[in-house]
Amino acid sequence: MIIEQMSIDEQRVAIFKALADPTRLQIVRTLYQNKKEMSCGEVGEQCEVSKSNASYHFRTLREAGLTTLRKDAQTKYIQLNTETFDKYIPGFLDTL
Amino acid sequence: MIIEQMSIDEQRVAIFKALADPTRLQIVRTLYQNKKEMSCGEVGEQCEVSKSNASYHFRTLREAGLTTLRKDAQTKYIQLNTETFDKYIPGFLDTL
DNA sequence: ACAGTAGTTAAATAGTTATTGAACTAATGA
DNA sequence: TCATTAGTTCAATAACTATTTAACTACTGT
Repeated sequence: MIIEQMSIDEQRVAIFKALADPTRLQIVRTLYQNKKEMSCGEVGEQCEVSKSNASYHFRTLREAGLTTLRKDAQTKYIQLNTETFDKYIPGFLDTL
Repeated sequence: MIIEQMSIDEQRVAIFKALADPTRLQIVRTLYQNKKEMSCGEVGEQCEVSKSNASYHFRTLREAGLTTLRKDAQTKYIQLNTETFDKYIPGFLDTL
């Protein structure tokens, strides 16, 4: 389901589900600490996750509205969507 | 596993898992809006959840450190553990 | 055109989670 | 003592989730 079509509580559930996994928490922390966008490959390498598993987790984060994607040729760059964090869990990123 | 024995990230995962459910979100909101402790029965009734299902959700929240329990004879009173919220997701309760 | 790079998708599998109903414990009050 | 109240536990079930491997798409540089 598209996040914009969800009720607020459904969005909250999607966000908490997305963060309720050690690998995705690690991905979020990596993106937060790097301060700027990173390619999928860079993130996957730093978090020691296989390509396909990383892709799965990236999708979960993106579908929860926690990240955004920029495409440049064959490379995709991921960035935290701070709007979503600020709206639903303000202050969380600073606890990482 | 006991929450105190978990790594910080394991605690985060337990907390996000606990909040990644519409029924438990409703329970947390009910407890937050009531401002004071409530009996299990009161919460279950307001959230329209069966006794046994409510008990299951109460345990999940308690094991994540999100609530505390006070026993008085046959009644148990639940309260939000604001320490945990403040430590891991400061500001979250005010978004409810 | 072709080998290499970057990432997605699909199928299979194992493990986890939410819900229900019935049986249970423990305290209350007539 | 006995019925009632408050909540827990257990077993069964259905649905969902994370991981792996292999096959795939699409773009790049020679």
